[in-house]
Amino acid sequence: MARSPGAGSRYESRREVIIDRAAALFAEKGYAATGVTELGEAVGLGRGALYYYIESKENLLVTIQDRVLSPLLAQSTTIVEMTARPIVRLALLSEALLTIIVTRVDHIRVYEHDYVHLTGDNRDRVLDQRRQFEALVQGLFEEAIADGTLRDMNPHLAALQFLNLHNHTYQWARTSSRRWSVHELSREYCRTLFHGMAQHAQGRLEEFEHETERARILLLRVQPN
Amino acid sequence: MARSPGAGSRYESRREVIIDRAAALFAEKGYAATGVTELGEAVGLGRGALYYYIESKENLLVTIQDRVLSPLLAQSTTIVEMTARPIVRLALLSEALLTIIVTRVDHIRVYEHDYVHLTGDNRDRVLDQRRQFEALVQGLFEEAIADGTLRDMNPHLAALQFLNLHNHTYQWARTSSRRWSVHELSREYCRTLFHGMAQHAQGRLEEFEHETERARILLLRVQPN
Amino acid sequence: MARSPGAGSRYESRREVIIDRAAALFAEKGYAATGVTELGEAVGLGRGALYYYIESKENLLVTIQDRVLSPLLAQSTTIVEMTARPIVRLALLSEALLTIIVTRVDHIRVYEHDYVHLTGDNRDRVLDQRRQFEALVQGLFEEAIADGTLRDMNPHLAALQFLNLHNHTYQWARTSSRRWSVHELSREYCRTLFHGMAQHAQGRLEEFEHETERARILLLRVQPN
Amino acid sequence: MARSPGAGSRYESRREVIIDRAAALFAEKGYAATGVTELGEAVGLGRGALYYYIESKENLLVTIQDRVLSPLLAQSTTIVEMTARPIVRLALLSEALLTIIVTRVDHIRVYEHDYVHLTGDNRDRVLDQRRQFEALVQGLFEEAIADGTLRDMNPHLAALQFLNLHNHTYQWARTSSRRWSVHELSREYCRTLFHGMAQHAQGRLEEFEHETERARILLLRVQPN
DNA sequence: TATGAATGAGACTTCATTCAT
DNA sequence: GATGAATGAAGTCTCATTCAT
Repeated sequence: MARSPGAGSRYESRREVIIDRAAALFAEKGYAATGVTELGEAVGLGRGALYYYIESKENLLVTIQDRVLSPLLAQSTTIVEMTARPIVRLALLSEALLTIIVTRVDHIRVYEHDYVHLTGDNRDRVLDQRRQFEALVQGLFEEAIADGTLRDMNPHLAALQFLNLHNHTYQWARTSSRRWSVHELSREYCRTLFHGMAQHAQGRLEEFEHETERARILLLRVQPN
Repeated sequence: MARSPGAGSRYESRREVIIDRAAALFAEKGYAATGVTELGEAVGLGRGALYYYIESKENLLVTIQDRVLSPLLAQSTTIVEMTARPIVRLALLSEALLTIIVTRVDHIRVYEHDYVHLTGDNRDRVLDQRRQFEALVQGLFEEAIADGTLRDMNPHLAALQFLNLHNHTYQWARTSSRRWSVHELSREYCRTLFHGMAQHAQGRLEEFEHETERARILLLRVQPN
Repeated sequence: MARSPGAGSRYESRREVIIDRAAALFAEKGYAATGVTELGEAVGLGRGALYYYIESKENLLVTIQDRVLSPLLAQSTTIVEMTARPIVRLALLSEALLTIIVTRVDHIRVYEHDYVHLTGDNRDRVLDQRRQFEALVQGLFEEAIADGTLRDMNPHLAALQFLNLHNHTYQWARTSSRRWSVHELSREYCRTLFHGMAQHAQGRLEEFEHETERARILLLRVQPN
Repeated sequence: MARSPGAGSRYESRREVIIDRAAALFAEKGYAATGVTELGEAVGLGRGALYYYIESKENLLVTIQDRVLSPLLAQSTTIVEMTARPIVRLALLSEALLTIIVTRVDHIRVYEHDYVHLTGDNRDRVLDQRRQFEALVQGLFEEAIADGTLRDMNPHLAALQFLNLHNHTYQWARTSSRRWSVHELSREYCRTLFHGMAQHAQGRLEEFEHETERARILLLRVQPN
């Protein structure tokens, strides 16, 4: 019944291992479909013993979310407060985010999929932190638009694109044929985003939206729905 | 084991309603965490009656996946075979994809999260179709790079960015403060992607990567991890 | 809602087919494990239509039992009332019984296994008829012992041996490598029973029971349990 | 998934009790018609707790079959390898078989009726062991015929008679008015079988088969079918 | 005659969790 | 620190039967 002894003991390190394993299992089969017995077997512990280390199954989920959100928020805050110009800070933030995503794909998958299983305060707190992070990103886009680096566009939509591009990486980061380094990915993403959102007057792309308009009409004839 | 009656009867329409409701519930709580009793209550049917319409719970999941994949593949194939230049076809494909995503957010959420719960042949077939679609996208990027519209880059990574940007939309499409039209979203995404991936000789962005390099070093002093 | 029309109609012949099929299914999978839907499919009828022909699932079981018991009792009674000497009547009875067993293995299997699923009056009536038949058999053995054809032995045990030998035939009658004719089987069974139960003054078997006694003691040393 | 603890603990003894009770219930109502809830109530355990002891319902069935087959095969093998003459070994085998039948009537009933509910490998294995046992019996009959103790007859049919006579005992062993000892039964069965199958030239039975022939013709006049 | 639709109980099984030992 | 035993609710699915059409 007694809880953990002082920090530094073996309790904490055992607990870490259990949470790692839980993240892996939850990522693979989903939180709801992963049994606590299964987790016990995966770490070589009976159910009783397992509960000595974990408060509850939901508590595991909370911890996994925290492991994503708390370093993310800490680093983001530091970065946002730097003096570099906005898109530079966005680039740093991109790397920080991708580092977490790529090094902890399991955690991110759980983070993206299973927050719906949080209940009560846990849910509120996690959702609030998510929004905090998104607000930081959006803030930097507002600055980048304000200083003229990026063209005049809806900063919310800009932030959403940033987040889409980064967050969805978890879906293939581990299974893709080629393994990309965080650095490569971040550079590519930032190039796409920032050049794509910069003031543009390009040659071969100029006509492209009108062409698309015409092609769409053609398409509608073939495929009415 | 009773099968469906002749087409056109009420069986099929009832079934559609049930699958719609199932998609909504699965999207909200996850496939594994949604009970078949719950679904029965949601459509006003006892468990027995419900099973008259659904073969099994997994069969619902399969149907939902099919509802995403089969129009997607049909439309994509048509588009890819058009004669417009590659990025125009990509733009049309963007709209087709986003239309499905935005009009069937529930289905897409299930599609993105719960395919892991498919078993056996169902799983194989769905995963195969996913890869088919991704191959179509990548093929268009290869063409767009070959004809010089886009800069010389890894086409796989280009396709992944396209997919990230679009697919992750489901995460906020319904809850975002502002509701974006498919057309708006598609135009923005395509602008970002195609301009971002075009040959570039930018003004204010020229120095940006070096600046980021220097900022990163600074950051490492503050935040060593 | 209306019940069957006059005899001779197609109702009765359809019903017969259904009961035949039911006997086959019950024999194969057991009464309890056979679904009424399954039976419907086997005869090409929906559940609703099926219930037009059968009162209930239990009613099928009752009918199958009757199909065994009522010809058996009718024939047995006729045979018992004949004037031939007892073992001759037993031999005739053996053939009658084996005929039913071999030509209706399915029915017999159901008869032997599934009478336990009868309820209330149905159960009582069937069990009563079983006992009637057994009493007839035992009566003939009593006569055969009384007239000195068979040695002085417990007639109940004699009847039980008769019944064991015959009734258990259903377990292999259909799957045995060689298919035996009713006549062959009956002759062999009767030879074994009647010679085995006759007055005996055997040569090589004289010592056999003592030898067995000695061997049993030996065996107990090797295999104490 | 929790497995058994170290041998000797109370887990195994509890499990034994549960299987005993299951055998009793299956024998009474049939495997398919016996609910696991019912079994739980019979042993005073909730469904959850019950499943701590049993892997599955089918596993109970397998265990019951094993409890019959594994001692039977072990003992049979020992007996067959003895040096006594064939019918003596058959007599010993008769006693061994009847001991199992009479002391575990429930198990035997389940063994005889419900092996059809086994699936996959379980089914194959059990059927194979049945055939092994039958082959042992048949082998002894072949020997007994070869050494002239029994008359020249089909050894397969001889073995089937042996098995019919013994195996069907379960149907009345518990309900018969008089309770027979294993020894009595075995002696009677063996007398019947071995004398019945011996070389014979008996007095009063000599004419019996011809008489039967004549009586059958008579019967056919009265009862044409 | 036959179908389609529904019911509600009950089938087997797994779940997260607790607690005495 | 850890186990073994138990709970009870809930999981997915099948059942025999009915009845309006």
